[in-house]
Amino acid sequence: MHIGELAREAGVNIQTIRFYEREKLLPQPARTSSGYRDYQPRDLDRVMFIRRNHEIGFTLAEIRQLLELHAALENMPQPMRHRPAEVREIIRLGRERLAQVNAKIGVLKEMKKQLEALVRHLEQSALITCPVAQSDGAATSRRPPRSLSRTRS
Amino acid sequence: MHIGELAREAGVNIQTIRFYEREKLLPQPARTSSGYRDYQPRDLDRVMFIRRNHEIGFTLAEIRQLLELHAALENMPQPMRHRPAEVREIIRLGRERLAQVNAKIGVLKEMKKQLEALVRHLEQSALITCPVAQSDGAATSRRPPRSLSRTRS
DNA sequence: CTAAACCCTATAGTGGGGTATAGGGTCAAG
DNA sequence: CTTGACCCTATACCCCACTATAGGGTTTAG
Repeated sequence: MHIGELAREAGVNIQTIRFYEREKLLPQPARTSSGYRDYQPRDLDRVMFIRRNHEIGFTLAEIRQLLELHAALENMPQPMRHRPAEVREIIRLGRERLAQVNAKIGVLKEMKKQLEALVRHLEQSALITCPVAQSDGAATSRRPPRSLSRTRS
Repeated sequence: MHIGELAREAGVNIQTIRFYEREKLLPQPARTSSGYRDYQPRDLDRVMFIRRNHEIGFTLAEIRQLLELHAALENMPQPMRHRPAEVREIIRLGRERLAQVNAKIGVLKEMKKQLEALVRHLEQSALITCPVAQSDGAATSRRPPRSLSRTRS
C-alpha cells in the first residue's frame, strides 16, 4: 500500500502521514526499490487510531505515549524481560490515561444530558407555534431551561 | 470580581479571559469607574464551561455555537418570538452536537475497555516476576494482548 | 507619597498540528 | 517515448489557541 492510498483510506492528507512519521507516531515503513513508502494494513489502523484519539481531545504527545504503551505490551513476551520498575511505570501511565478517559466520558455524558434537554424543550416550543401535528396535550414546560450558571441568570 | 480573580478561579491565564472576550466567547463585562472589568459568578461558570468543552475536543468555534444555542433558549420567552425556521435550525444544530457527543462517548468507551484490558494484563504479568502476594493461581494469559491491528503484527 | 499589586489597550510572538510548494524522480497506459 | 498520476525530499507557510511584552493607569498598605 502506497502513501496515497493510505491517506485516502484514513481520510487524511498525504502530508499528514509524512508528518506523523517525522513525529514518531508512525514507524518508518518499508520502501520499494524506487524509494516509495510501502505500508501494511496495520499502518492504516494506526493512523485511524491516532485520528480517533485526537478527535476526542488527546494531544499528539499523549497519543504517542499511548502507542508506546501498547507497543510495550506487544513486545513483552510471556515471562517478561522488562524490569518490574518499567512495568509499574507503564501501569501507572495506563491508569492515568484511564482516569483521563473516565473524566472525559463524565463531561460528555453531562453535555449529552443538557443537549437532550435543550432539544426536547425546543421541540415542545415548536409544537405551540406550529399548528401541525399538535394532538398530544403535553404541557409546555413552565420552568425555564437549565442554565449554565449556578446562580440564577 | 476582577479579571485576575476570575482567571485564578478558572485556572487560566488572564490573557485568556481577554482573548475569550475578543472572540465573543465571553460577553463584555460591566466596568468599574476606572475601567476595570467587573465579572459575575456566572462568568466563571461560563469560562469553565468553555474549558471543559475544549478539553473534550471541541473547537472554540463549536463552543461559541453551543453557547449561542443555550443563549437562544434562555432568551426565548414562553410563547416564543423566534420564527419557527430559526427554532428548527437550532434544533438541527443541537441534534448535530448530540451526535458528535455520542460519537465521542463511543470512542472513549472503546478506549476505556482497551486500557482496562491493558492494565489488567500488565498487572497479571507483574505478579509473575514479583514474588510478593502471589497466592491466586490465575493462569498467566497465554494469548498475546489485543493489538491495534486487525491482521496479526 | 511611594511601592507593590493589580488593572488597561495594543501588538507581537509561540507551539501544536498540520498543509502547500518547489524541484525532481517513477510507473503504467497508449 | 511521452503524458498523467503517482512518489520523493526539503522548506515554507498557515490557522488555532493562546501567551508575552510594551507602555501606561489605579488601588491599597505602610
